[in-house]
Order: sequence, then C-alpha cells, then structure tokens
Amino acid sequence: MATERYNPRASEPKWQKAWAEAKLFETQNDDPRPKYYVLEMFPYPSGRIHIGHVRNYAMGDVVARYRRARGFNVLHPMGWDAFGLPAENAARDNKVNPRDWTYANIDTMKRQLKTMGLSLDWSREIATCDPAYYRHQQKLFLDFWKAGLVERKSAKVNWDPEDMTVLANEQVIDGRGWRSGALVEQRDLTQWFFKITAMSQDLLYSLDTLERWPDKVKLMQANWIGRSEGLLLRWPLAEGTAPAGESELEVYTTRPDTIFGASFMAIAADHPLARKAAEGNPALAAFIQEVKHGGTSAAEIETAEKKGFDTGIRVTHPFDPAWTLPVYVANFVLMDYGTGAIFGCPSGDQRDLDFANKYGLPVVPVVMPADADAATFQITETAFTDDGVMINSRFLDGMSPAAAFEKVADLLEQRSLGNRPMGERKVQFRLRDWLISRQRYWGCPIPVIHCEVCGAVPVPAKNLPVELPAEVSFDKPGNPLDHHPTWKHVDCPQCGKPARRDTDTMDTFVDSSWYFARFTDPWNEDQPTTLSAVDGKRGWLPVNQYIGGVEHAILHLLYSRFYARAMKATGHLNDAVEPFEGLFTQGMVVHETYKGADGWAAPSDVRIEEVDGKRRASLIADGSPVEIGPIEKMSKSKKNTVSPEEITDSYGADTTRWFMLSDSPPERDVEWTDDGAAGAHRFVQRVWRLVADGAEILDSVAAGTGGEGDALAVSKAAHKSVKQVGEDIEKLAFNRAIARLYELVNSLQPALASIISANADADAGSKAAMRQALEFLVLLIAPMMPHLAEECWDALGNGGMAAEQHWPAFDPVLTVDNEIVYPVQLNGKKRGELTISRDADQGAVEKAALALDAVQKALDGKAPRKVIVVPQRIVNVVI
RNA sequence: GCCCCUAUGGCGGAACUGGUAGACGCGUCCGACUCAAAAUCGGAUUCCGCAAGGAGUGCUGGUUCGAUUCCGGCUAGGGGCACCA
Repeated sequence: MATERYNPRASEPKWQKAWAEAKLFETQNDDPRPKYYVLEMFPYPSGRIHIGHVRNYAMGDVVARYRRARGFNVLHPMGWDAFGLPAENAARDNKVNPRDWTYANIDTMKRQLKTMGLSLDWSREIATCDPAYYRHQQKLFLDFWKAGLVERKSAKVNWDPEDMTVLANEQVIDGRGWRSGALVEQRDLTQWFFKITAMSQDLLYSLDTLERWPDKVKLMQANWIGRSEGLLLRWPLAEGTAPAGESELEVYTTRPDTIFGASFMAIAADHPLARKAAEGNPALAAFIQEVKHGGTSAAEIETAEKKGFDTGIRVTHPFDPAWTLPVYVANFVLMDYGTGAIFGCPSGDQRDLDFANKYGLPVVPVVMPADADAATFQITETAFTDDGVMINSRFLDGMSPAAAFEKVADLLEQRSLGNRPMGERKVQFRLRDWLISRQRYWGCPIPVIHCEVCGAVPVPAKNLPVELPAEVSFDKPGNPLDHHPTWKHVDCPQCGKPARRDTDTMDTFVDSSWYFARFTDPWNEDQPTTLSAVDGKRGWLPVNQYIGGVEHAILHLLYSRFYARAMKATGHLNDAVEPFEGLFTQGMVVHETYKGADGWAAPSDVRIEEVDGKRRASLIADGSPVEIGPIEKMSKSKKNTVSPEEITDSYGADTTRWFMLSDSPPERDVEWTDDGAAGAHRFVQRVWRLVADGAEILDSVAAGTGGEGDALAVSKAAHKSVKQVGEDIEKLAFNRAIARLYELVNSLQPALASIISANADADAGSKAAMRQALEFLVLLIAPMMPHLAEECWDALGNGGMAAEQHWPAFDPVLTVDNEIVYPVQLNGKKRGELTISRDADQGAVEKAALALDAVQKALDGKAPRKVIVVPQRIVNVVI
C-alpha cells in the first residue's frame, strides 16, 4: 500500500491552530472535575529556547496531557522569570532598554515554544517584570514586614565586585558569585533580609512530609538548614583578667562531654569581648585588624593559616574553680554562627589540636576507643573524634560521650551564673536569613521610603506599585536607580518632609518564590492571590507535579517553601504550606565537544566519519581535523549546542519531544545525537504508516476485542500496553513508556501485514481487534507526540480530536497470559523451560518440571533434595 | 575532611517486592527490493568456543535453593556541604 510520508511541517501548525481555536487548554477555576496542577520551572527570557527547555517542557506536557485524558481539570501555565542582570548587561552593551530587550526575547521564545505543541494555558501568562505582577510582590513584602518576617539590619554580607551587588549566602558557590563567577568579598552593609531562620525548624521537619520529592533534594536542603544540638555554656571570667563590665563568656558547643579536655577559649575577631580587650592593647588591636583585613574572599579563608592571639583574659572552669583557661582571638571563629566563641578541646577536634600544638596549649585525651588503655592513650598529631569511652574526666570517666553530654548539660542547667543558668540546651541552625537587597536596576523595587525623621517607612498601599523609571542610564558603574536624577526623591508618606526611596531592588529569586500561586488567578488586581483559587477543595495549591533542574535544589525550592509559609502567616494562603507536592528534577541535555585548531567547533560545523571503526571529525568548511572531546553539558562557551529550531524544522516537534523522552531515564542526563533524532523520526513515520495503512483497510470496521488466535494476541498486546504505558507515565518513567510503545508497534506491524495480505479473507475478529489496537496506540502516543496523534486519529475517522479523548480503559483479563513459561533451574542454573496452564497447582508444576528430559538426565534416577516452585515465576530443582 | 548517589553489551538503557540478565532504542554486520541510491522490510549482534558447553551485571567476601537486586569491605566516577564549634 502506498502511503504518503507524514509531513510534520504541514500537520503541526494545523493542529496547534485547531487546539487554540477550541481553547482546549484554557483552564477554568470553577470546573467541577478533580484538579491537577502541573508546572515546569518557568524560563528566564534569555533570547532563545534551548534544548534543555524542550526536555523540561516535554515532560511536563506528557503529564498534563495524560492527566487531562484521565479526566482531571489540569492547570498547565507558562510565564517568564523576567527580571535579572542579563537585561542590564544587554542594555549597557547594546544601548537598548532592558524592558524592550526582555519583551523582545519573550516574544521570540513564546513563538518558539508554540511550535513545540505544548498544551499550555497561555491566558494565564505572567511576566515578573510586569508592574501588574510586581505590585503584588511589593504588597507581599510590606505584609511580611508588618508580620515581623522582614528585617533591615547591618551584617557582613557577600559583595560581588563584578555585578556590583550583594548576594545571598545561597548564591555564593565556592566563594564566587553564582552569576558572575567573581570572587566574593565580605562587606558590612545595612540591607533587607527575609527572616527565613524563623522557620528553620519547620522547613527542616516538613521535609519528611514531602513523599514525592527526590531524597537527594531533601537531603541537600536538610544539610543546608544544618540543625545541630548542643549546649550554650557560660564561662565565668577569672577575677582580675576581665575587661570592665564583663563577667562571662558564652560559647556554643555540640560536645559538652569533652569539657574536661578544654584547654583554651577562642573568640571571633569582631566579638564584643575582643573589641574590649583590644582597648589599651595595641598588639591585640593590630592582630584583630589583620584578621579582619586579611583575605575576605572565601577562597582565601579556606587556605588561611589558623592563627590566634592571647587576650590576657582568663575563664574559670565550671567544675573546678582553681582551673583557669586562656581566651584567644582566633581567625577561624565566625561571629555569625553560635555565639562567636568556642571552647577548644584539642584531643577531640583536629583544628583545635593544630591550634593547641602551635601555641603550646595542653592536650588532654578525654575520649578513647573502647579497647584502648587509659593509662597509655595519647593524642599527639591526630584528634580522636569517634565514639568511645570517657577518660581523664573525673565523674564522667567510663561513660559514653552521649551519656556524658546529658550529665554535663543536666548539671550546668542546675547551676547559675549571674541570674542565668550556666548551661542551656540549644538547637542551632546553619541557615542564615535571606538577604534580598540588590543594588541593581532591573528588579522589583523595594517599596520603602527612608526619612531622616521617621526612619524606614512603607510605601502606602495606594501608591503601589512603585514602578521602575522607564528612562535609565547605564553609563556609570553601580546602581542606575541610585544615579537616576529624580526617581528617588520623594516626600515622606508619614511626615511629608523630603525623603528618599530605597534604591535597591529585590533578589530575582523573590519573583520566582510565589509565581506558582499567582498562576491560580492572575486576573486578581487587588490581591496577590484569590483564596478560593489557592485553598480548599477548588484551590489549585499545592502544585501536584513540579518539574525542573536540580540546580534549584536549594535556592529556589527553599525560598518557595519559605514563601508559602510567610504567605500563610499573612493571610495570602490558608491551607498549603508546602507549595510543591511532587517534585521531579530532570537531567541535562549533553553533547560531544569538538575542538579544532581555532578553538571549539559547533556540531553543525563538524562532519563525523567512520574510518577503520574509529570515529573521526573534521570541519565541514575546510576539512581540517577536529578532536572529539568529552560529552558535556551544552554550553555556549564550548559551542556543543544544538538548536531546537533546526531539529524541529527538519523533523518536527513530535520527533524532538519523542527523542528527548526516550532512552535515558528522565532524571539522568541525555546525550543528544543526530542518529538518535533520526531514529525517533523513523518511528514517527512507522506509526503513521501503520495507522494509515490500517485505516484504509479497516475503514468500515468497528473496534472490538479479539477472542482467539491472532486476534486475541493483538488485543492482549494492546490492552497490556494501555496498562503499562499508563503506569509508566504516572511514575514519570517516560523512557519505559516509550519502550512499551515500540514493542506494541513491533507486534502490530506484522499482524496488520497479514490482515492486509488476506484482505477479504481476513476474519472479522482480527480486523476489529486491530482497529481497537490502532485506536489505543494513537491515544497512548498522544501525550508525547500530540500532532502525530491528531493526524492518525483523523485518519481513523473517529471524529473529534485525540486531545479530547479519554485515556483508553484496559480489560484486566487481557493483560494476563493463560499459559506460563516457567524457567526450570537445576541448582540455580537454568536448564530448561516448562510451558503450563496458569491455573496449574504447585504439585502439577513440580511433576511436569521433574519430567523434563534435562532434569531426568541430571537426576539420573535419584530423588531431588528439594524442589522450589514459585507460582507464576520459576522452578528450581536442588540436587 | 564530612554527607550522599552511581557503576549492567560497542553506546543509551531494561529487569515488578530476591526468581529466565541484556526488553526497547542507537550503532554494526548479513540478506531482500532497486540499473543504482534513498526509503523500507527480514535476520544476526554480551564474551570465549566450530560445537557441546562455559563465563558474565566495577572488585572482593557473605546471606540464600536462587543475588544486577540484600549485608560487609574496597575501587572508580559524579554531586552536595565545608573554619558551622
């Protein structure tokens, strides 16, 4: 039969138009069907869609289309994470307005996205740079402030000298700015913070409720929040050594059990006690200056030598009034963790040991391995940090460190120093408050006015949004808002005197911390959210399935979890505290790299040939040899990118989607290869040929289920596929779903060929079963290849669109086999096969297995020692 | 340094809860159709061996009738955190 090749270039736009005209994907909030919210992390409008976006959105679209077919009211929106520094860089370099640049990019990318045939509700599109969006973000900020979740404070902050802005802790990676890669410096600045630490405990413990999150992500967040249990310990300062007005030193420790191994105290250079001690001690003051100035970058801190300076201050040991210990200022103690002071136990901590050895301080072992000898156990170069037995610790001797911890904590909680207890159990978190001020233009303005009289004053609600000025100059380095001639000069809303706007904008991670909530009702002009759209039975939150890259495991996902809680605290949400019920982190798209004499070469400029079984690459332009390098994440700098547009132009969106979903499990990286894409396209044509040929001969046949023979086999293949593909999609195992579909097509192809060759003689049952199988096939591929599915559905002449059809229902009877093939093992090694009825009882299976030639031969007349029959699985004969 | 993950043919990977290892795809080889090519279709493809047969899921030891799967010890690769007291 001569069937024309499927032409995606003609078909795809046709169906995209049909879907849009039927408004199939525009979701109503009052739809009575059960809701399903599927969301992919929205893109930054950088200019072009890249293949990683395609993979991400293809996955989300499979879920959306599948859930829709299962009868859910599906919300599947798209928007733009549109604020950020690249727009300012483009403005500076190309003399364009950041807004114009951003919106031009959005236009391009939206057009590109539309060619992918994604089932998105574009009526809810939002861009975070739109005042209609960020006005609500300013409202949220002010509400958070009122609720005590925002704080303006002076702190040591990370300063990115290249982007000329401060950065949050989470945005410093290996001591460098996450965007610029510049070495980050520490600066003391007064900035705005979200008090995310107020929620440390809940953010940590609630991770356990996130059953459909990857363990890896939960673990990373748990480590980032970093909970530790310890003791606040107040050491009395020894008389005669304390600066005026000081009487104690408070330290935080997780090892109060090692208190008898203490040999010194160490405090941070900016600890108040250090400052006081330095008054009248020029040498100490000089040391403190050195610590503060020496190396501000994280990289320098890492390699810096551990140094200390004796303050002359002494503390008294809580369990021995005669025992005093020196207080050092040390360069490795951090002011912003714990109390900025520690006690050093050299035998139990390597860093303390190095410090003690350097300054000749005593080293007393207090924990030893259970099998060591207390009389001879020594610590010299390596600290002992494992579990063991307490020694040299008076009343703690012989205890486990855990028991000693409790004992010391109990005792010191009873004792008091001044009017407070000497010891206090304390849970400490590593998490820091979220610094959101950015000294940049292209972001959401912080809606605050600074008045010399009234201080920081919120912009009144009626004056929101605080809009960015349209005209802005990037000629000078630094913050353009600050340089703007008029923008910042306003009157104080409280006293009316001249005042000035806060010229900082919010971290762009704020924008993406609540966009998922805004999608539920982007039309609400008064409030960030509509409670009926987010909460309760009809409410959209939490997002049922969120899909994006692992690179957001901490930043975006932690901030969003904070935001949901803060929005609940301020009445913008009632139910949800966890924004994302299910999270899936997909792998990257990777590609081989090519390096020629003039540097990296793009795949499209390289020709690959096989010579003597070895792959060789050369430049298409001049034939010069190119080295084939490792497979790496696609990046502009290595030029190993492929353009989704090119692939879609030549093969169509369905092929691109299919290939991105096949082979590799979605959480792993997938390698883009031309052969793989060609293979996917081959399958597109195979499906089309199969369905088109079938449609021709089965034109007037009604779909049905086969009762016997070939017809039954076809029905079984079809019904099994429905079951398995559905299960695989629900588990997001797209690669397995695709493998099943290949199997189905592989089995239908010869079956249809024999119906065609028999034609008039083919029995009605076979034709009905084949018709049903083809209809199933079309609906099963529809989530991955929606355009092809429509074209096939149309060819089958069933009416309506594939995208409107319900997911086919399988008959459970047809998904099981009546005959079981048992592998028969001898001592665990397969020696034969046994085909027997499904209902055969264990005795019958055993008997039949023992009767096999191979088994008889091996038994040689003897009785087997044991026969194991696992129903429906295997037989093992033990001799 | 601490924490975590991964390891299966030439390649991507499959194998439910401990039950036939290598589904499916890519590549390669052989064949059909064709004047030829493309497209398509059929077959083969873990390794050793002509074969019978044997070996085999990073290495190593264990549990079990039976281990890719569970446990112990290693090796390699990847990721996260890192002066956090």
